[in-house]
Amino acid sequence: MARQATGAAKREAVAEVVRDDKFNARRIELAEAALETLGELGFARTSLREIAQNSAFTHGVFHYYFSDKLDLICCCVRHYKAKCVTRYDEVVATATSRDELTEGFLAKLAATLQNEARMHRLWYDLRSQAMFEAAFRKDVLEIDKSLEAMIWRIASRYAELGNKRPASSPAALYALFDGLFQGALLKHLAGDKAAIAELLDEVRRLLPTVC
Amino acid sequence: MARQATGAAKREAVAEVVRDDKFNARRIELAEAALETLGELGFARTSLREIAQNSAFTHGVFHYYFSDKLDLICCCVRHYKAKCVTRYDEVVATATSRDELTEGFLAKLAATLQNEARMHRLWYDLRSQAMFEAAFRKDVLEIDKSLEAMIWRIASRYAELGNKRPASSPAALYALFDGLFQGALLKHLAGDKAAIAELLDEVRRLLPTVC
DNA sequence: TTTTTACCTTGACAAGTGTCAAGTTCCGGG
DNA sequence: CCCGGAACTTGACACTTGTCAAGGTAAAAA
Repeated sequence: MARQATGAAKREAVAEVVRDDKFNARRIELAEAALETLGELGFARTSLREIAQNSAFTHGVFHYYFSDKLDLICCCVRHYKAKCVTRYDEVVATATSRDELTEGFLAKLAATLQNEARMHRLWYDLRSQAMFEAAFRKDVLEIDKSLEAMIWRIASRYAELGNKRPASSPAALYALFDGLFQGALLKHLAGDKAAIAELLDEVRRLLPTVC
Repeated sequence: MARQATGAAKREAVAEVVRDDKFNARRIELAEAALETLGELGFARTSLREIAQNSAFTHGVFHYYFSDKLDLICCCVRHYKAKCVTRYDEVVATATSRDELTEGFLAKLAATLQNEARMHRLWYDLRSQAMFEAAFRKDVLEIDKSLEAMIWRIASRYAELGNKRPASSPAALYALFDGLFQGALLKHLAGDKAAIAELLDEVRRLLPTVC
């Protein structure tokens, strides 16, 4: 009888975990769909209904899976992060010379600026929103840290390949690259065809001087 | 008769100029009032009615002086710019040594971060909005250029006072300082008491290495 | 004084918003 | 097979939004 009870309890617990996994998987599905519209319209102009219309879901589902709009957006941001911070890891891991690392880094940089401009502008939008909306701050600060670490990994490896050490702090390096990227993104979105090339030139020139 | 006609025409022209001046003065008054609310709530959550309620005006006046919401916001941004880009001019003009320039610059930096945080976050908000809303781009890009020039004036003078030349491009320098400022602003708004001090330290350390 | 004009107020409208409760469908366990 | 609950849809709610037209007021022009 005790065994039966434990068995039943265990089965119930397992079932709950499975349900939770399904629940979370669905949340991510919905977040991914929401990211499409958010990237298109930005935080200010995106409504739950618009998100739903641009997806295979009805607007009610979003309320079923998220307690409110902020909850949804936060989930989107967190999901976005996971994809983002590993972008250059492979390049860092496989490059065997400074040139190789430089070219690999620049290639990825140009590609993501070209192909994922909408996701990047959404990130800058949300980071700005975090200055107004306290609910965003924790997630945004965490992502910012991860991005800083990502840049630091690249710079460290680059320095290492030249038997040097990075010349600035992680914060300054991140500020520099993030600032350049943000500027290039805005110019690129404004139709400036040379924006990406200029960013690459600038970074190529800068790398040897900061590491 | 001809004289009379010219006289009348002249008077009319003068009257029109006066009217235009009054009109523009009123627009700026309204824009200034709007900036209060925009700085408080951000672009996304600010409505014309809310702007009106937090001011001495009724919501109809805004529609009388601005063709639509974007027109109002653009006017706000342009007005904001004029105030912003001259912040460090006096320090640059009067400093007679590197130390003097550094301390003057850092003092202004700390003060504006402390006292005008709401205006600064609004700027970052609007710059992000420009990535979505084409109507903002022209003004935003222009302000960005002015800010870059502002930083460049500081760096040039700093280098000059040490008989050196700036070690990076205007774009890279602006990206660096803007990135650091943005990060410090976010941390400051998130309640990080050390954010401002850390920014000052970082800039103090950085200045001699980039100029 | 009368009339016109600029300036501003008020109230209304339609469209859109987040939220949620009431239903419907569907599937797994009994 | 059936039934209970999870998953989802639908429609409605209270509210806010940008926009604008109709009206009023006071100062300037005639």
